[in-house]
Amino acid sequence: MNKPGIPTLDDVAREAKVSTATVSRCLNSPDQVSTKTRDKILKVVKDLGYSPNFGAQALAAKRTNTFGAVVPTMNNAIFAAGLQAFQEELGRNDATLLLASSSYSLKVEEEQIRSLVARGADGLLLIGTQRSKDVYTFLDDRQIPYVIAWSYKDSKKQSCVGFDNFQASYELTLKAIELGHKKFAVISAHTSSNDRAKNRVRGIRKALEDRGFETNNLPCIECDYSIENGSLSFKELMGSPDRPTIIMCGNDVLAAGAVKQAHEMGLKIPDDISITGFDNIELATVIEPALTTVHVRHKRMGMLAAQVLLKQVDDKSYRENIKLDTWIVEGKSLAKPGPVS
Amino acid sequence: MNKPGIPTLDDVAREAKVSTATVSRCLNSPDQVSTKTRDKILKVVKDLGYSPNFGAQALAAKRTNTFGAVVPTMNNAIFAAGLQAFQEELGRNDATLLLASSSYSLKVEEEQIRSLVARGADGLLLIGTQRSKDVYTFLDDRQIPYVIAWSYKDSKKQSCVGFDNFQASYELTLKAIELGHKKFAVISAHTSSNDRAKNRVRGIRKALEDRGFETNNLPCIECDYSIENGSLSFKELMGSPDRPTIIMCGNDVLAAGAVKQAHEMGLKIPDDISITGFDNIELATVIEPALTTVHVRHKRMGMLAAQVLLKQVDDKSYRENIKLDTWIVEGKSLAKPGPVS
DNA sequence: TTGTACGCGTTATCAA
DNA sequence: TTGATAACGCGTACAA
Repeated sequence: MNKPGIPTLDDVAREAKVSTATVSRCLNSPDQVSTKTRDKILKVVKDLGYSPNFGAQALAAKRTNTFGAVVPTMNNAIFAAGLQAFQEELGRNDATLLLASSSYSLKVEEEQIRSLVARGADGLLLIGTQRSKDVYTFLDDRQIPYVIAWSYKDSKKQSCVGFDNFQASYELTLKAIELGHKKFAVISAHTSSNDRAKNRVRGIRKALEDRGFETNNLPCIECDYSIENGSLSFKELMGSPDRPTIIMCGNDVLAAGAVKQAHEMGLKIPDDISITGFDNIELATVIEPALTTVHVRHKRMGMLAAQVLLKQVDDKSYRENIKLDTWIVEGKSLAKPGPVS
Repeated sequence: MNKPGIPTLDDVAREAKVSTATVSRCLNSPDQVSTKTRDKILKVVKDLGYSPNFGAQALAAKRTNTFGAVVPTMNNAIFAAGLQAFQEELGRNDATLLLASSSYSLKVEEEQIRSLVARGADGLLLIGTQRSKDVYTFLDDRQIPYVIAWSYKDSKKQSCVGFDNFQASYELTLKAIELGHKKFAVISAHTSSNDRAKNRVRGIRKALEDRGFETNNLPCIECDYSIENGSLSFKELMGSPDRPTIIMCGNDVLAAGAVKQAHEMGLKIPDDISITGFDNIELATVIEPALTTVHVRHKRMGMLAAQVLLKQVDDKSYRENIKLDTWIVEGKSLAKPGPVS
């Protein structure tokens, strides 16, 4: 009668008539083992259906081959594509993804980060730059590699793979100004805990100021991310006596809500009101009219983030800052302001 | 000079002048420790910033408090809401989520499942029922609890939290028939590796047959999940000499693509063509006209799945089958067929 | 209520 | 190239 239960390294060693050390070597650095014994061992491994015990491996090797990511939400498509690419690239390197979401709360994010580290994450993917100093020192103290994504930041001390939210937003705004828009309004995600949102709004303001606009009383509504909130904010902005001719939204989800509400109010886009988005998620192509928005290379970002992170695990001092390009995707939602505004 | 590096149970024990066993007990079953020593220990734990080593804990306790999930894709919103709820419920129980995606490939899914188990997942969330017997015996052999979600199945041996794809689809089809539609067509995800898609198509066929329709030559295109494919399939179906008056889509993503294509072809919905979806993701509410679709309680499903899974970890023999209700959400995309069809 | 001591399944060091 | 053997950090009988 054979041993019941899950086979261990010992079982393999016994069966193959070698020491556990040899089996371990055979699995981890095959070239240090003679072809003959290697074949023998691998056969036994296969026969027994052996796979290493995760806890033991983690304990002995001090690595888990798991990487953590804390995203603000999984609930909309903004992070899905990037995250999927991140996970796939990890998979190609025999690593897996520990995923947590913070609901856009810095406090929750910090807890999640600590939890992921406690769970033995070899490294972390973080979204954006905005978080307490404590978090960074916590990670640095423990020498946990991390990569910041979705934001770009020039830094020798931190790796990032992102794009210039400010610049992209700036350029989109310039385009709107050049089309002749004079009355702007903004719907944004909350900017206090979200540097992407903050920089997108900054980009809008800066462009307006550079072109001689007064921005002190720029109508700007901040809300949680949702189609519903986009609709509500749109309604509020359009209810003002001094209606804007264009509403720039911090992302496509809010823009979709705005477009929906415009339809319900019987407003024509772009004749009565222009609307812009940001992110170019699938949603942007489906709504009618298609959104003018900023394309972000989410998949590429996710993949590169994984690569940088993996490099940092091998070489703790490795750092890389990657700025991805973005570009404006022209839909029909942005055009010259109508004659009557 | 203090010890550098990460504090261990030993460090805490030494500092608190107790044995490691007491510290361990204090953390895992606090009531077995006197209030006095407990307070003392907890203070030291806090001061030192101790948190248990994951590998060691897993090795000794044979649990990891991590749960795996293999979803077909993270790339669209179908699984996002459910997964988020699943993760949140895990979080409330101090567990975390190991996430993998299979790209709708059974082979990849099997690899992912093995990988998650090898990584010490205490339990798994699986989507749908369709997979090799080997996978189930693999899990059963190792006594790994799992819950099947998104599909419902009456079974004493497996837990599931899902809904009746067949029935929901059946009812939606009846509704279309009652409105007077005679010429049906279907766009579905690939049914060979996807029981949800399969049952949704079955529901359509059954309803048609029950109402005396001939379904042998029901136009039915299967494709990967994407807006793009929805558009292409729609184009193909509408290019037929014998145009349908209604196209039922296996999910909202495909339906969104169909709607988009209809606009591009200058077809009016629902006058020229009715379109239905399935899932009621946010997308469904944004497109114009709003989709008639089937609402699925994704969040509730994710939460309940986590609860069932956690129960199964405590009691390996626990099983539960939960069928969630679904209902039709009426948009404007489904109506009586136009006079000219 | 607390402490002692061993086992969990690997990896890694050192000799052979 | 291989084999003994000592960590790794924690849980838990068992004993006190």
